[in-house]
Amino acid sequence: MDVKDLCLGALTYGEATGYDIKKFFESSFSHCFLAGYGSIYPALAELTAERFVTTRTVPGQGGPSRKIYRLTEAGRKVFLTRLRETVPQHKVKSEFLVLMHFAEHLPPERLDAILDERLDDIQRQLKLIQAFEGRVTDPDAPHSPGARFVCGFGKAVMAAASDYIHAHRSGLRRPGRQANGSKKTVRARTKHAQTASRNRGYPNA
Amino acid sequence: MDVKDLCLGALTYGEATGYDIKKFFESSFSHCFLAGYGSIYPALAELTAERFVTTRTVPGQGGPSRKIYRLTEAGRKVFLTRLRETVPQHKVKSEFLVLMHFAEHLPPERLDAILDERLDDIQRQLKLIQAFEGRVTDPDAPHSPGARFVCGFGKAVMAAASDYIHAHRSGLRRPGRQANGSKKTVRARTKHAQTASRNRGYPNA
DNA sequence: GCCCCGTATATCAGCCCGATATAGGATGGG
DNA sequence: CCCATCCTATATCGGGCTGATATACGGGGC
Repeated sequence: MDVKDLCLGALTYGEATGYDIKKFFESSFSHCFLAGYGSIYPALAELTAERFVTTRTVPGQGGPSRKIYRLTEAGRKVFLTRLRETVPQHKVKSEFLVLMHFAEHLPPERLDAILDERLDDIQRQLKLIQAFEGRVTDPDAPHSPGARFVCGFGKAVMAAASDYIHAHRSGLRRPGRQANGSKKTVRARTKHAQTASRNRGYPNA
Repeated sequence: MDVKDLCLGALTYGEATGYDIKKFFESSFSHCFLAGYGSIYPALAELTAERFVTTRTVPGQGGPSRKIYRLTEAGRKVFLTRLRETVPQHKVKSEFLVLMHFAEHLPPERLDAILDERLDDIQRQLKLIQAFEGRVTDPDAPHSPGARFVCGFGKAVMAAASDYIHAHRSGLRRPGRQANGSKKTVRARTKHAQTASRNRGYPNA
């Protein structure tokens, strides 16, 4: 699954410009998938060349001109095929958690700031999801069970993250160990890790 | 924060080969950060050129030769600086959730298989974390509060995901709506989206 | 008048992912 | 005894994505 597939997916809901598609990603996939213009425009160009979408340009009436993309029947078919064939992955890439892993190397006030930032971000994302859920302008096209499932999933996971941070942030303020000069501690650990490495252990063993 | 920084971080625990570093990522960061050889080896080469690590080659005694990397003092310093300067991001890229969003387009048995796979994967990751937590070969170097925090975070979030899937998977089996021939429904939705698009709404509005 | 923001399209360098190649030793089944 | 498979270990490459940047028009605030 790549950005091309995502664009096809967005276009199953109707015509849209590249700009619209990005907005759609931000509104409904912000917590689980994002794509920038650098991916979207080339994807749409390829899809056009492959005849999976058609495009027409509308001169800007109060704004720049719009290039409106529309799914073809062939496009709808490949999308469904791709959906069925995709081996779904689920990846998290969190510099936040890496920083937390090395928390003892951070100044306490910076640590606090990072945790507060993360909590704010979670709240922001939760609000985005709620905004998406609340937007039902068309009584004939309410959210699909799939969309509801994804929203609920995001809310559940982020609530768990938020709760965990609130419950355990105090534990990050280095208890025990490393009571005296830090250099000695670091050296001792390094020496030990060397031995472990020789014995085919992992660097942190 | 890039793979270079991650390698520096791994090397704060002692000497290691590129292979060791990947194993370290898999053992302690698997649920929040991963890097392949295609990132690690070039990163180590650059770090060597920048004098942030030194390297020595040990001819293979029962195996291929090993190139062992070691952090220099300059390397330790840049790592700490980078830690303090990093603006932490937390990104999820889930093809799984995208598929769930479009669940109504999937055959029911495929949907079930995907959900089961996801649950299995979560269990596998939980076991990995527990294995990492349980590995305390060195009584002088127990896991840091940071490492414990990250493990707990992973467990909390994945438990929430697992619970959510168990509780809501039945809701994905298309209730109401789309009772008759599918084509008509699709066309109706498409037409509506066109109108919405003209009014600067999102494609799914 | 000016600046900033929102809409809209587009490109580019740099980084990362996944696949692939190579190679020796251990392990184990037929 | 041999072959297949796996683990250790290093390294490269193409394709894809991210984030930054450029361009341009219109509206609103000051």
